[in-house]
Amino acid sequence: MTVTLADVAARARVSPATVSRVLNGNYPVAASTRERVLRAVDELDYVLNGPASALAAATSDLVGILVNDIADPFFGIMAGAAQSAIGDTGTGRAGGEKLAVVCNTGGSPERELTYLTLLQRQRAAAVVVTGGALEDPAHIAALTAKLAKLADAGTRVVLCGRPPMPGDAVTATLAFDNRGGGRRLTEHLLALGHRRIGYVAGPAERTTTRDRLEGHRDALAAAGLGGGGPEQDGLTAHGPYTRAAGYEATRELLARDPSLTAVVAANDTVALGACAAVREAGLRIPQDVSVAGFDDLPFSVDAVPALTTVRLPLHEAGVRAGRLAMGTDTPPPGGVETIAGELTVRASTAPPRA
Amino acid sequence: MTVTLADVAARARVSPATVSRVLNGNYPVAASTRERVLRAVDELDYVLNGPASALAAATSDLVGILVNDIADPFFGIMAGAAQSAIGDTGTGRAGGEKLAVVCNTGGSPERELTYLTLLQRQRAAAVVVTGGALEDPAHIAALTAKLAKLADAGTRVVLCGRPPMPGDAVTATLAFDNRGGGRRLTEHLLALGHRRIGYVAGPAERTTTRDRLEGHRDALAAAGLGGGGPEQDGLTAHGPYTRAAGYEATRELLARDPSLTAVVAANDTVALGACAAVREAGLRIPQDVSVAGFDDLPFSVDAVPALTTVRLPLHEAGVRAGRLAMGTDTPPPGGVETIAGELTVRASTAPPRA
DNA sequence: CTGTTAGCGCATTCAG
DNA sequence: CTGAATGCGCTAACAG
Repeated sequence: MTVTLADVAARARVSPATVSRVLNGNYPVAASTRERVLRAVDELDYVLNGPASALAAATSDLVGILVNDIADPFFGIMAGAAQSAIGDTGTGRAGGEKLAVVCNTGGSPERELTYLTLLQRQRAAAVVVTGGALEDPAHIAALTAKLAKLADAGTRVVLCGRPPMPGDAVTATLAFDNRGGGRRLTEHLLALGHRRIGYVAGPAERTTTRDRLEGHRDALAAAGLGGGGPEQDGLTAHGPYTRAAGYEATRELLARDPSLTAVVAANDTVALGACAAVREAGLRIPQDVSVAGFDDLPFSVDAVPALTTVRLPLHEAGVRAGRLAMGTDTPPPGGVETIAGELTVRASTAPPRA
Repeated sequence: MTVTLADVAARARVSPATVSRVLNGNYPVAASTRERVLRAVDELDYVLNGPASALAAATSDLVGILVNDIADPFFGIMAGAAQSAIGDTGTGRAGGEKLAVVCNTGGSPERELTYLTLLQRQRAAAVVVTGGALEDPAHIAALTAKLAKLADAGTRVVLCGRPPMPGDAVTATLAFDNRGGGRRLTEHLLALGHRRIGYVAGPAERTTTRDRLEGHRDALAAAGLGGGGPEQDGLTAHGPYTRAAGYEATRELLARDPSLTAVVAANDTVALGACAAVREAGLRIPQDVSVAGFDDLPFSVDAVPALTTVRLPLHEAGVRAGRLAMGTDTPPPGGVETIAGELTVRASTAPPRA
């Protein structure tokens, strides 16, 4: 029923070994022979048996891309870019084609580990882990151990948009400079004259959340503000990276301190919710309250008013991660590359009212 | 170096077959034996060899989910829902765990076929194809043939958000009623009193584009409008499903016919661009021009003004598709289930100026 | 309920 | 440059 490599060999009047060789293209084969084999492949409509091939070769052509939330364009853009960088390697024919697949962890550490195990089970050629990490020590330990095991088995491991990890399991790390970006964003607000700035942070325990918040506080401290210490000023609220969380948190912040003249959100999605809350309170953006986000997702330029934010080169980072995973790019010295965010000023921020 | 099933068997003092049985859980094994095996698995930190298992069983635990654009929440939401419906089947342990992966075709028919081949090569357990289809006959034929081959090999095929296909390869299809939704949306506009309605359509040759547009024309025709025939009225423009395309097309439509009082966009993303163009022309929404979208993506409620649109139950559809792919839901009679869209009226549409 | 026996389809040695 | 032989690690009958 199902045609095998042996069938192709028979039709092309060569040995199975030869067919294998032309299919994998990593061994000299006479041009005429190759022709004949390829023709037989087409005529028989033969498709290589991946599992058999992976078993014999002890490695598969699967590449896994882990994301925290597939419905979030932040991850979608990176994953799409990585996937195309990985998939576009083939010559059109199904030759050295890798199967780049994205796995959605939903931000759950257990699912992250589960997916990694599943990928390990498949003997994946590479794994790209995107997005911020949970800071829980137990999970970090488990994750480190799992990645080490993957690396041992020959799987390349690339981190994208995530801080470096201990151990030498990781092939390359592309880290976003969230702290620097957060600092520059708040410096911008301070330069405009804002002094009471609310901060809608992401979920606690996440590196992205902490780094951006620290950047914010760095700027505040450098300006001689931020007295009272972290969290105690009542100007910070935590919540998930969702529009709804941004809305709720901003409502609360506004209620707590009506003198707020600016709100910085953990990312653009959260900023959208913040905008809704500000507007609902009868305040205008940016005349009464400035609002800023982070990431510069595609919709941010269309927000009304257009969102001031920190642009992260998500597409470029994804492409680079994909290449690193393929082994076509060489890892940066030290294995870690830090990617800066670019302050992008638009209409949602302006000087506070006099 | 790498621990195999035989190692586990030796440590647990049972035969390899028994180990296989407790791991797959689809065969009676004495509780005490199972205990012993599981302990050995943990102690040895054993991970099943997927390829070997797939080779022997002639089927893998891979499930592919194809999407047109992974950076688009429309697909992200469906894919995420399907993936969780598929992944949440396990008991926590890595038992009958399926590996649900999403593949980004970028809307390219070649990549769609390539991914399907790759999935076929992996002997995927199931494939979920989401989103509208290209109407090119050659591609439809190729796709039909490929799906038939997958089905022959035992792969379950589910279509989600895509019209039914010829042949009996498809296990189940969940089709969105794009035509009905499009009709209701335009009926809403007509009821408000609009008569000159621009339509920013998606790319030609796509089922989603055509169905929504036909719905629009159905409504127009029922109201005795639409004279001059399709495309000839100068009120329709085509473009990709992007914000930029919506912006460009709307600018052109507005230039072509300044008497327009409403613009219907192919989807919410396009509607966002349309809003920008309307606003840039110095017109107010909805006082001067009403704007409507389709899909009801999360950001649509946050648009200013909030977008009138047709709500599609993307999450629910994704979950159902996932279950169908797993074989835990039974296919609808006839194999086809049509999912209706719900007209969702918000602030972006209002009666035209007198 | 458990052990034994055969392959699954392919990539590699190793010869020629 | 090509063919023959071996085994990758596991599941699936088949017996017990």
